[in-house]
Amino acid sequence: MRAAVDLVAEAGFSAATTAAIAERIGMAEGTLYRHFKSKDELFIAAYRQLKADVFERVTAETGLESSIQARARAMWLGMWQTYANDLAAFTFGQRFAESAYSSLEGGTAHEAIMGHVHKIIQDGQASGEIRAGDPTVLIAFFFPPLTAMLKQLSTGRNWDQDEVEFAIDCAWQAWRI
Amino acid sequence: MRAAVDLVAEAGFSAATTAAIAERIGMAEGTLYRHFKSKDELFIAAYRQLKADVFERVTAETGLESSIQARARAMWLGMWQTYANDLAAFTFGQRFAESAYSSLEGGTAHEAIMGHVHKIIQDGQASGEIRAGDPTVLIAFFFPPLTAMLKQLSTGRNWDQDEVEFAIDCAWQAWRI
DNA sequence: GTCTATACAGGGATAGAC
DNA sequence: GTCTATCCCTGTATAGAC
Repeated sequence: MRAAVDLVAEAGFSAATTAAIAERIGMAEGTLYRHFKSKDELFIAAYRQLKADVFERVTAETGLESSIQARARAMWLGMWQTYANDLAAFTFGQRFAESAYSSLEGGTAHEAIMGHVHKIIQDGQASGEIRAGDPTVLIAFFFPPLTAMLKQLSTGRNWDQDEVEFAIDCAWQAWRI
Repeated sequence: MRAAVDLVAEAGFSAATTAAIAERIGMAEGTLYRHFKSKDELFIAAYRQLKADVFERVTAETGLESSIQARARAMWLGMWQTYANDLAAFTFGQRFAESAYSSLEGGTAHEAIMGHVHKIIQDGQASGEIRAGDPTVLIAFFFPPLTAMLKQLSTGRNWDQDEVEFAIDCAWQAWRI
């Protein structure tokens, strides 16, 4: 699974052939099929594990914070740090979600992560800290900017701590009353 | 090119084979190669034309506005309307950009569109209407939310006029002083 | 410009020995 | 669990007639 993730991140799905995966881990091609029924199943399993890992990390971090703004910030940083430490996993996830596989695997963990932000927004709207309006729109000002910056990170653009904090603040400005 | 775009949008690159493209337009497979040297060239040509069309439309609309905020709004609406009227083209563009093709075709028109928003931000920062800070970060609060909403539109989520205006306002809140 | 026929390569998957 | 060998299919691209 690791080899598959790395290959997809490096050169796309078309490069992640069974031959390439097997070669990278020094295993025979046929042996792959003792562990996975098909290549598709391997990719889907890798995607599921990736999302589950991120979800675990993010929920653990946001639970420690009390204020709405701090929860949102912790969530942003949790995702940022998780993916920044494994950019190949990030790129794999992006490509997977944009591929035809996405229709096969909606992603329960993905839904769980979305639900987590949804909750922050609803709490903030209830307490009067976050502007009223469709939460779906507000979420579009959280994950998409975050992933856009991660994408640039994976292509060599470096962000210093100030820039990350600036981004988090922009996100909060978009949300706040 | 139209058939290729539609097929990629419907079922991903793996489904957009030369056989499928030829069948959809009622043409023999071999005939495709009288118009394009290779399948890759076909995809890249389609992507270039797509971006060029969007650029033309967007620059035409934003030129009519005077204030910074109105220019930003016109740009958002220009892209929104262009892609909302051709969701297949939008999805194709997303998938193309996330695929291995993206390394072959950086996209001059894409750069031009980015430069256009960059200009709006710089003008706004100079006039004191837009907060100081890295323009790259601010751009992450423009296109990514916009495309995230378009992506949902392409999967059946409908947005009414108020929600679109709400999104534009959120983007402006993220930018403004 | 378009078609038919075909060459060629590569990828997914299986069988069976060790 | 792993390897080797192999089958089969599909996808890209070309040749050549009309």
